Amino acid sequence: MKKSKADLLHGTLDLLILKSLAIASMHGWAISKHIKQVSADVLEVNQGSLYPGLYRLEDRGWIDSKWGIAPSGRKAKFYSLTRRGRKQLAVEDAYWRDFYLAVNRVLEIG
Amino acid sequence: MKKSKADLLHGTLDLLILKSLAIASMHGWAISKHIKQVSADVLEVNQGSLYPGLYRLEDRGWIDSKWGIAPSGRKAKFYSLTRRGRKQLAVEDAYWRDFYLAVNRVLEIG
DNA sequence: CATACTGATGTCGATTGTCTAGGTATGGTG
DNA sequence: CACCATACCTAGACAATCGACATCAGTATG
Repeated sequence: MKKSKADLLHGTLDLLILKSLAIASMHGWAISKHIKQVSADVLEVNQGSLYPGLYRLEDRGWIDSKWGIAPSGRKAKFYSLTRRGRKQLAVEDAYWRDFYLAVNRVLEIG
Repeated sequence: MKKSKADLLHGTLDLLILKSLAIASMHGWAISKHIKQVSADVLEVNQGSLYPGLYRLEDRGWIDSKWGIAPSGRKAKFYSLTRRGRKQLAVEDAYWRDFYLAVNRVLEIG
């Protein structure tokens, strides 16, 4: 796999995770399902990116975690946004909007 | 610089360069000026990314280069799209559109 | 009751692209 | 002549993602 949509994910994964958790607290697996589903299968977060990403966000104090039981009956780690995470989401959301609109100007999409 | 729009550039630089060269052949410095100007200063490609990027694209056969004289009177290396580069631009343009729309769906923009 | 599938978490090494921070050279301007 | 803007280039560091794999727990299947 030399070149794909996946390469573009760089830098937006945090934003996508934060946004997902702003809608509802979820465990990791559910976050990736949610992103895949809402994006109509365009965005697929693989596990080697997801879990490291979650630890990164937790380290930075943007999300919290606690163990619980998933609807499936299995144990799962539930994540939720912290107050700082909510702020960060707003910041990254604003960056993203600036960014994609700028790229679109270069591409003359509009 | 901990977190900024720059992180988002990942994966889109090639696309931006290809698109710039689709408009007109340019030397490297002019490409970065063009991107900065058209994006209203949102996208700034620094030289440590630009030149390696250009070599990458040339290696892959998507752009050609030849030395010439810039409008300023200084020598400069002029790049232009190859046929394969034009194809690649179409591919990456399509990826980008899928991608940014997908992200926006997750963010509920639109 | 063995098998297999799915849900769910996790780790590892490699890849890759960008960044910072330098450096060289040249032409135009004060 | 000093300085600035233009223009090219490189090296090393770094961070995020990727692919591949490993593990374990429920649930359904034969």
